[in-house]
Amino acid sequence: MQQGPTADGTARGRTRPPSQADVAALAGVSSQTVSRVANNRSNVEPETRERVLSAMRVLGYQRNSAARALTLGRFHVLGVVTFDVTAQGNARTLAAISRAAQRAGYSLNVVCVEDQTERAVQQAVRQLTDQAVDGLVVIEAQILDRPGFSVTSGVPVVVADGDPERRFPSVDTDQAAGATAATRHLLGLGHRTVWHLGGPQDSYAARRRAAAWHAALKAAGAPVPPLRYGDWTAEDGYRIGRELAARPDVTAVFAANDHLALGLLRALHEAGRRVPEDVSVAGFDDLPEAAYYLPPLTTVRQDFEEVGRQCVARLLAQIEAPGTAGDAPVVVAPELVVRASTAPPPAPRG
Amino acid sequence: MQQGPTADGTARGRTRPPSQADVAALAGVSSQTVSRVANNRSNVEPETRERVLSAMRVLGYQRNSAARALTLGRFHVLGVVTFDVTAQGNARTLAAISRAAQRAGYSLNVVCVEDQTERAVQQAVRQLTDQAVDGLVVIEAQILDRPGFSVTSGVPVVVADGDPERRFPSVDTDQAAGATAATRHLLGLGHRTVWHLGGPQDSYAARRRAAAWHAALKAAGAPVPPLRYGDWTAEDGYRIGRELAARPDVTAVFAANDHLALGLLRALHEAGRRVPEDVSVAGFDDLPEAAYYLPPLTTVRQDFEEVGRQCVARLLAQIEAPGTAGDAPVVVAPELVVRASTAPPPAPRG
DNA sequence: TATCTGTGCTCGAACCTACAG
DNA sequence: ACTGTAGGTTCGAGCACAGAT
Repeated sequence: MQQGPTADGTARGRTRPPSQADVAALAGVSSQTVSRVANNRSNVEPETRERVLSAMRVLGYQRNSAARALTLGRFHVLGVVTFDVTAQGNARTLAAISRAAQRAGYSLNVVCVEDQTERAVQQAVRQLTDQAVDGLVVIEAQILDRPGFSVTSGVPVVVADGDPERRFPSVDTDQAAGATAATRHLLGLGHRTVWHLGGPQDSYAARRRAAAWHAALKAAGAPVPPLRYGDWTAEDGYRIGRELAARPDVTAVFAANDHLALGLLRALHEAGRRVPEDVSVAGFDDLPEAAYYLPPLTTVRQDFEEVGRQCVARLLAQIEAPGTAGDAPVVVAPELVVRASTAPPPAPRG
Repeated sequence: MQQGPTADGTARGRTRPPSQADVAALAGVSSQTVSRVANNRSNVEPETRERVLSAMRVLGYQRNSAARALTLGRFHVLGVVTFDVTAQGNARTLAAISRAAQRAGYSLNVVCVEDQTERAVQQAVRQLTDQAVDGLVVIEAQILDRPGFSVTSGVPVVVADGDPERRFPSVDTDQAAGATAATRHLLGLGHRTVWHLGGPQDSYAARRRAAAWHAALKAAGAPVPPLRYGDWTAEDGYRIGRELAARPDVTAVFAANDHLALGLLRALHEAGRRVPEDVSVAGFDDLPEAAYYLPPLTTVRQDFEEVGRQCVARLLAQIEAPGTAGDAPVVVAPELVVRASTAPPPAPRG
């Protein structure tokens, strides 16, 4: 071994990474002993173990994960298929998954899918399973319910927020509970009814929120105003918000997420309608900055951390004990956070 | 649960994934021929090739990436070390990296580092290199300049937005150009000076923005007001914003990012100071929702897409042709987007 | 002669079992 | 109770060479 500092700056190219055999040679032991040390077996004398460890340190030995995976048949990698990581919810779920995976000694192979076409998702899944993963988390993929969709090879799959058909084990935020809480909160303040600014129709989460809003109104005997769909952006919130702002009978709006609510706030402001004096607004998500909107937003807080944790837990359970796929979906409860954007309706004029 | 469809229906748990040999057996050829087909060699008769391909389809054959990596010495995986994916900038950079990597046939092994300690970063890097990556992208890690920091093993590294010491090839947004543009824009509107609501002091990007702001004021002969530091949140923007709002001599503020600006907007609103009539506010990032703040925010748009693309390009260049590490940092230009939050200062009172 | 295709072998790096000092 | 040796395992890549057409 003629050396060359591989370490920091220099990285002298062509020296192949040290193998067990190199460590063994340097420590003056057999590679078998190196293996025993690497795998933390007990039957190695402390003095020998120390010698091997120091040789590892000197050479900068790292075990070859490919060879390891080959023999063990386990990669210690979880695949994650996600859409738009730019969306707070997905990003936070991803972060939580990352944390949980790391704690369990797994790393993440992440694929961000561009568009929600079946082909794109299929390809992403293919890429991951073809790659080297022990399990798969699919975040909010509304494609999963398509009958044609399948996951090749027996890789365990867990779906976060989005498997209406329950074809896979899933972990879901209780969208219905959150939407119901928001709607009831507004009704409870005395509003005659609550309008809904819905998320995209192809989003399962959005549909569930809308359905719960509808049900809550029905249950309270309140009239059900027409439902407006947007995508998840502030832009759409503004666009649709302008129409809502123009209707004097609108006194309370439940937006399907905080960004929509933000656009709505701007539209209302421009139309000269005060929040919450004239119109109450509630959102969904509780983004960190929602408390700093004008006015601070009443919203439903999602526990992304818990969703991520549960996903990894379920996946690892399946990986470690295949077949133990408890099928019941895990449901994570959200929480209504009341701030300044909701209040009783203005005194009726007639 | 002794069975039940795992995935697309079949995939009975304990069947080990089909190997080349299985395909060979089914197709009635040798595994050598299967290998030739798998690697797209020319010397296989079309009819035979088709037979093999169909056998692959029937069995759902996917080549074992571990074995492949072992022989080829290449994993086709890039590692990404990132902080808080919840931050828009990082999320967008990550998404762009993902896109670029996918195009090149690489997948991403992502580690989200919790806290910016040297230990945490070291561990993340260790985890990835110990795992199986051909290269490493480190996003905005202000730890890299610490003298002790090193990347083990000869894995190529590229740093996105944050290698002050230039110890690694890097791709950077031109923070200085952006901050200068924002500051000059405000001065150009007639403001006597511009205050700065800075990002965290340990952020290299934040420091560069502050330095450029400072320099732009100096160059224009404007007085340099005291610099206030926050973290990147709307919360801190609000906290510090309240102090700024209380000072009548503040007529223009350049915030180090859009979230800080959002908090500032709220503080100004609460203090009864109108934006932009009384105070002008500019941000940095151009979040998708920045156009829907009240008022729509003038800000500096970062081209995260380009940053991500360049990172992958540089990394692949190093991987494919080691030693060719063109050291000059790649710089990506940002762009000032003028909206409604900036205007000339109020008429001087004396 | 040239083009397929099969056989049989080695290599990569680690793990594991068994057995012997 | 340690440690070494020896051999077989994982799966695919890729070589040399022999038959077949």
